[in-house]
Amino acid sequence: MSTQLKKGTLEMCVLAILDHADGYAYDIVSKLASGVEMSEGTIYPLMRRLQNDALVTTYLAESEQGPPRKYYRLTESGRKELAKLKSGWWEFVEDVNKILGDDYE
Amino acid sequence: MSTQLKKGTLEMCVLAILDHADGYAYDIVSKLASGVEMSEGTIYPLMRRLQNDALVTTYLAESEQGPPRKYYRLTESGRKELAKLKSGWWEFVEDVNKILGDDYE
DNA sequence: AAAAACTACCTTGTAACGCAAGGTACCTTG
DNA sequence: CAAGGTACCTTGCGTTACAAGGTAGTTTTT
Repeated sequence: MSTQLKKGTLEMCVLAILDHADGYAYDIVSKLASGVEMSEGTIYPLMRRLQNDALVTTYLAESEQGPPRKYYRLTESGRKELAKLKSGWWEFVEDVNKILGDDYE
Repeated sequence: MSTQLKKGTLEMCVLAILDHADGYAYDIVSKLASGVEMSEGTIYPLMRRLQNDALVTTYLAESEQGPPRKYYRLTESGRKELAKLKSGWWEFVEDVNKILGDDYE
């Protein structure tokens, strides 16, 4: 799976997952694993970026097994940003497909 | 238009354009312009990469106006690579859309 | 009980790629 | 002759993903 293709989409994917339910980094990686893979070295910097941009807030929660988890929750800005990213994504896909020709199935 | 989203797709787009007809860099940029934009600072290194990977060959041709043009032609490897990139792209788009949810239109 | 494996957090350095800004040279048009 | 278009190119920068590594607690295996 191409590393390059993922650029820019991982942030959107993470936001989309958090849009359904709060989550913690380690779990998000495994949720993405089927389909769009992502390594741990990628997600932690990404989550900090989202937090710096105020797209998510965090809270700690104990776990029954293993260390405590740092949960992330989408903010209102995060939801808006997700909507923007999605429509930008769909537009982009269409533009690329136009260039690739009409033979895409 | 997001810089990051383009990563990896521009190479594919250029190959797709050359699949229809030979072309020169300056012209490819303008052909892409409607839709997926690309700057000159991007295409020249990219074309050299394609050449190094033997996906294209080049030849010079005079132009009626302006300096001579360096045309690029797809090789057989280039055509195969394009096919691979395309199917990888479609697969990737599907995977991302799955994560985004079923509400894509 | 010791060793291995899993959960869950994190950091550092590297590589790829696209872009802005610049530069060269030729040719046409005002 | 100056301005702008064609067409080539380079350098340095910023962003992002990844591999590799590190910490610490818990569970499972031997």
